[in-house]
Amino acid sequence: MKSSLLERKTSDLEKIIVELNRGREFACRLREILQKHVDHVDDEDAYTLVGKIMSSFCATLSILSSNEDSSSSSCKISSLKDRRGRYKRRKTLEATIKETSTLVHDGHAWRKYGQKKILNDKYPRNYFRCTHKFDQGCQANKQVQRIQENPPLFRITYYGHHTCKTCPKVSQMICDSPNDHEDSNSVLLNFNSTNNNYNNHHHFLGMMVETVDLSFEF
DNA sequence: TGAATTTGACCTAG
DNA sequence: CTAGGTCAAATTCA
Repeated sequence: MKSSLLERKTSDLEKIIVELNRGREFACRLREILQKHVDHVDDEDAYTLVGKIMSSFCATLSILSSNEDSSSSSCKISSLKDRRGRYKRRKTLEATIKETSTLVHDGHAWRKYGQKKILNDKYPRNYFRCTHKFDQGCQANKQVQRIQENPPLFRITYYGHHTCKTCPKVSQMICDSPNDHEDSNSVLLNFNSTNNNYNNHHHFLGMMVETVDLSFEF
């Protein structure tokens, strides 16, 4: 996908260079014709004008050539894992912090995109973004981190506001990684389901569950 | 088979 | 330079 885009860009660039070369060639031939007929001032002006056109073609071609060289060389260096330039880290934004012993749903659909072990913290921090980040451009994010084992206590930090249109009654669930299950650290919220798997989230979206049955797994 | 999660690599603010 | 926030390939799930 990305490589095909790159190939297309490269081929487009090559076409542009070919066309510019043709233009320069035509201007060169026009200058030769004019060279034979420089009889008065107007012809002299036309002659210098053609010269300017030619130098413009040459300048454009040299710019394109240098870009092509740099892009092709950078392509050799960069790998699939090279994500420089794509990453945008949030500066210190206003945050809403909640501490709760129960991971009660907040009415929004969240999608986990990362988990990080935090220095001097016993439990990992989980990173969530709004499910509708891409389809509706919703910029809401949140972080969930367990801060206490018994009784379970979680710190939920919200960044940004929801701009997506989601039903306020839609349930939301949070679950730590499978490793945490092994470490007896995880918490699972189950919303009126016969299956204790948090991946049933989208089923709840459709069911519009209102009654909530919370259960924790440690 | 598509969507969600996991997780190591990558990137940058401080 | 490091901690921590994000990305995206691999994996899991339904």
